[in-house]
Amino acid sequence: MGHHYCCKQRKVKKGLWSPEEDEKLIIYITTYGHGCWRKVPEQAGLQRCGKSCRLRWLNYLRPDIKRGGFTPEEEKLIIRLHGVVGNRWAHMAKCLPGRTDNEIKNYWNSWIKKKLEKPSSPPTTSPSTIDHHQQHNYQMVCNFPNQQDFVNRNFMIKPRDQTLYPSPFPLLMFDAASADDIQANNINAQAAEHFPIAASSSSSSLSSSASPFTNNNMDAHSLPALVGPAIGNNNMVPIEVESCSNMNKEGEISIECLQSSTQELNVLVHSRQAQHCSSSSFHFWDTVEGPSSSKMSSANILSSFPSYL
DNA sequence: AAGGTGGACAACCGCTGCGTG
DNA sequence: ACACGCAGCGGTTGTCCACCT
Repeated sequence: MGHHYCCKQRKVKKGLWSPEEDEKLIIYITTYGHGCWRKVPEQAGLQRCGKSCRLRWLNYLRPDIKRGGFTPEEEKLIIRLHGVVGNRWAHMAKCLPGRTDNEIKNYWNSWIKKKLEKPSSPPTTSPSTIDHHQQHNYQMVCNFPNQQDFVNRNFMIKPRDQTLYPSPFPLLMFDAASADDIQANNINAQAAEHFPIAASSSSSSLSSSASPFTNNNMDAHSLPALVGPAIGNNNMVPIEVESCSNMNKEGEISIECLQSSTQELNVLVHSRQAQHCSSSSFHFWDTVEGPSSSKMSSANILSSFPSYL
């Protein structure tokens, strides 16, 4: 496709946008709305492709665009989200109000470049390993019947989907116990004594007002919305392990930190299993094998972290 | 001061999925 | 069921600019 059919019919300008072009586009869209993008350049008096107008508006001219560098909180969120959804920049952008997919993508690519230059960076894994890993992440989401169709439509792994790193942040865990399970709530309360639980901790990046899981701006096609309603029912609670809540100044989480988190999670899971006997209801992004996950053993849990640990 | 280099950002290209006739 | 128009997405490329030698 490349240039749109509409652009083949007339001469279109390429390259950087001039201030005059920006002004024309802003005036037109704020006055009339974009409607059909194909008609925008013609009606706005621009010699641009409609697609180019759309991109310019969405990525640069939109009034709600947040300019400037990423905050540490945003960086942290991007890293976590990338561990969950991979290179789904648009999904990530929905969790970061004011940020565009293009911006996040550029930021991530720059970040990767930096990391690749560092010999201490975690080793990369083969594409097959990565695909397997991501497949697990999405299969975990499939574990919830109401979301099955959604996941099939939006999150099936495509062959071209790859992440450069294995997810170094598999630290999202959900308690899928029944909402009316009082005992489970008690256990959550106990766990809260030892771990920050997003649903009840104001310090957690995942539970703050800016949390992607509680963000009202999220639409029905974004991953975190899958989790939100369940959190609201107190039957699926994202748990953030405190020992990895802080990264160093370069945005890295150390191996030691991940190891520590693994231990913390295992303690919590074993505690949970001891109270629930054979029906553990913890689900990891990283390990759940689908609808039969209730059969998941602690061995599965213990192996749920990156192989380089 | 001039040229080279790399990072950050903007924009383009090509593909995919959805809605509609 | 199919083709077409369209929007959206992710990968890639181009451009600018600061920094270094």
